[in-house]
Amino acid sequence: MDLPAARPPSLLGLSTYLLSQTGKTARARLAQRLADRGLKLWHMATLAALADFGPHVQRELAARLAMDPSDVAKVVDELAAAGYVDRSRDPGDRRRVAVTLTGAGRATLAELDTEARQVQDDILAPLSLAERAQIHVLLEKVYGGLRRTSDPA
Amino acid sequence: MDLPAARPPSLLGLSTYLLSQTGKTARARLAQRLADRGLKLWHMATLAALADFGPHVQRELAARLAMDPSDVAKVVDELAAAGYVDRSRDPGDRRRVAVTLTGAGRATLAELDTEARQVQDDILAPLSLAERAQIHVLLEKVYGGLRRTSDPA
DNA sequence: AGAAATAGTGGGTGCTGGCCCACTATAGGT
DNA sequence: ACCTATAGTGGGCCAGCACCCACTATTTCT
Repeated sequence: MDLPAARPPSLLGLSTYLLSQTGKTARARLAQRLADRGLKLWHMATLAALADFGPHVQRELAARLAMDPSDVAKVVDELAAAGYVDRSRDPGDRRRVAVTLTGAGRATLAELDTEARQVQDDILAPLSLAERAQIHVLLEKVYGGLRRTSDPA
Repeated sequence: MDLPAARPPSLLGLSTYLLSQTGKTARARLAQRLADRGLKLWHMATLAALADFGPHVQRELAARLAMDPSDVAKVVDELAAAGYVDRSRDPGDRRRVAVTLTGAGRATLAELDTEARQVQDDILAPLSLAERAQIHVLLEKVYGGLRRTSDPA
């Protein structure tokens, strides 16, 4: 019987509060699904980067995904153990390790993408198709502007 | 010279990814500002609840903000130490502790709200006023639908 | 050749947020 | 009076995440 207990309107009036809450929920739900396969969000992001841009040297992955090189090593290690990526020393520069997506990796990524879309459908359920398209465009704009103030990277 | 290094389109195509990233950034930026005053997001949320709905017993705060009663105790304790709230035993039921916003608390909340709006203006800078109104409505719908699947509370 | 830079690892640390338990004080039921 | 339930509190735990350092292997610079 515990009524949902209305949240403070002062907060609900802030778009950023809604943004924060919905984003957090979305991430948590996807993370949950990935966890069921023993994966984390970084694994998916890494696979996505490899699928979209082809083989990377680890440094490139770190730069592209804005993650610590040391963490990239760990993630790639796990992906390799699962057979989703191959690691091979660059013959030209033997310090470098080229990371390539395997067939299994590509297949798994496709599945993960499906899961992600399911989560998304679930989250965006209250919106019509037109509205979903609308919010996507708006979010793209906002996202595109993120690297400005307070984040002078 | 490090180019922003484009993120994987597979991810950027997911509204939930954008939602997650923008929400995370928004939260982080506000948290930063609050930290400058020695406060956390929960402090602001608590003050907001008190301002919007009047005095609460701690249990009510916990229910309303969906936080652990134990954490409420800590947050209220800190707010009381800062003089933002008063705590008083309910004479009718001396187990209960009524929490009331003080003048200082109300004033501080107003300042925090201003900060939050600044962060929001910053985050939503790429959007026109009309678009900001639009995204707010859409986010309200999405937020309103959150407590459904995968969250059968 | 020697020095300095770079790629990758392994092993940590610190912060956070959410959560849970044990305990006290008080109240309510019978 | 006794038993149970409830409010608050203090302590601590765990998971996730970001970050950083030390070290090796290798390459590049001079």
